[in-house]
Amino acid sequence: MKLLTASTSGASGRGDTRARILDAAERLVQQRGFNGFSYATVAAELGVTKAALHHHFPSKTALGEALITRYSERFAAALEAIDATDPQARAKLAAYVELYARVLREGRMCLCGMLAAEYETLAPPIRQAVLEFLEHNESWLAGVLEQGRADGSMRFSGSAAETADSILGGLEGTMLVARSYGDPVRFEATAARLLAGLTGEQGARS
Amino acid sequence: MKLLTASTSGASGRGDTRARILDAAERLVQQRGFNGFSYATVAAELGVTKAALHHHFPSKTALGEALITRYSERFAAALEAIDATDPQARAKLAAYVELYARVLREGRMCLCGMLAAEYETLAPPIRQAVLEFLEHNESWLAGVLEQGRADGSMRFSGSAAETADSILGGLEGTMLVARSYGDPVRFEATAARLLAGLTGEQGARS
DNA sequence: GTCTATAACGAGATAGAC
DNA sequence: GTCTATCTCGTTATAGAC
Repeated sequence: MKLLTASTSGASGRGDTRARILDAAERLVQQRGFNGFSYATVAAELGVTKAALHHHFPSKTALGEALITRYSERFAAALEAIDATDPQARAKLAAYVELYARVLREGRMCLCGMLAAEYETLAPPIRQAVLEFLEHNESWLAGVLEQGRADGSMRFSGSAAETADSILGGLEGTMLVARSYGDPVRFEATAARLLAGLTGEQGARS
Repeated sequence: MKLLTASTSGASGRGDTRARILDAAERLVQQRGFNGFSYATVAAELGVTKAALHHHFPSKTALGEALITRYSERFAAALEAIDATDPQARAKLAAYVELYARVLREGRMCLCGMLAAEYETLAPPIRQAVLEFLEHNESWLAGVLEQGRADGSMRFSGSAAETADSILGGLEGTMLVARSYGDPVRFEATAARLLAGLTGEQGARS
């Protein structure tokens, strides 16, 4: 289950060009940002011309919209898969964190975290999609937190929505920092601490 | 004390051109990213030509190095000011968070958080400066945490260094998300929760 | 669906006058 | 220290042949 980064047709296999363009562009946005690559970059990587890219995505904004749409759909599918696979709230959260860890191990940022950094430079439809991605994640997390609190497996102060904000922000920011250090383990350690703070050993152990 | 964003000579007052260039460029990086503005953007804003900018900063990389150097120096000075002003660990942390909140209220990201997102596209000297900024922040935070744990005002599991990582990541990420929403209050609420988790009311209040 | 060719513009950068 | 002028290259995008 590599729903966050693999292509529908196999990441580097012989899929149609449209999917290969999206795969390459997605990786480039996650590594370098939307303003950090060009049609020439993608074209060279795929061994096609820029004109071919424009055939599939008339403008860079159109490409960006397609990217975030596909990413959000896959992310939503991944969340549904977690819901279907892991009944326990703690297991759901751990699986959620693993989605991020897997992206980071490939040297990538969360696509929407990267776009959030570049937010001011984005076209309105892309901005909107970023916000929707964030909201979707927060509401899913809040649901898991409420489940955990209800069954006694999680404890936290404040609302589930507020705690969901903390988790999402903490994961995105820790990912950002850990990627600069080139140290995915740093992310995993901090994420584990974040979850541990919800699922039991609260307070000091000095 | 606006050490994070004001210029030495007054942000928009009549300072020398070099400082005005740095002020404008700093704001542009924090709002749009290093790859999200050009010499033309800065020149137009200041009412000078691109050539004048190149006189002060021969290359965009040189401008970037000057930016992060000045930012890091000011940030370091702000941390020293906090150490001198607030003897209590809790007050130090609150003042630290306020540094970030002030930046966000201006619609900006932390300069180094933004550069961390663009890390892969940066010149080596700028990358190095980003890492040093992050390390400096983490070690300062770890010192405050150790002080708080020693005097009994703070409780946390794991090492002070690990907890410092969590705080820095949490602040940067929450800032990223809150800025996209255009909602600084969201940042302040999450940051307050983050601090509250250290300074007392641990565990559930269901 | 992909190519060649090119347009139109912007970016980073330099030379040399004032 | 700032200007005009220019250079070179990259970027997005289009036209039209195959």
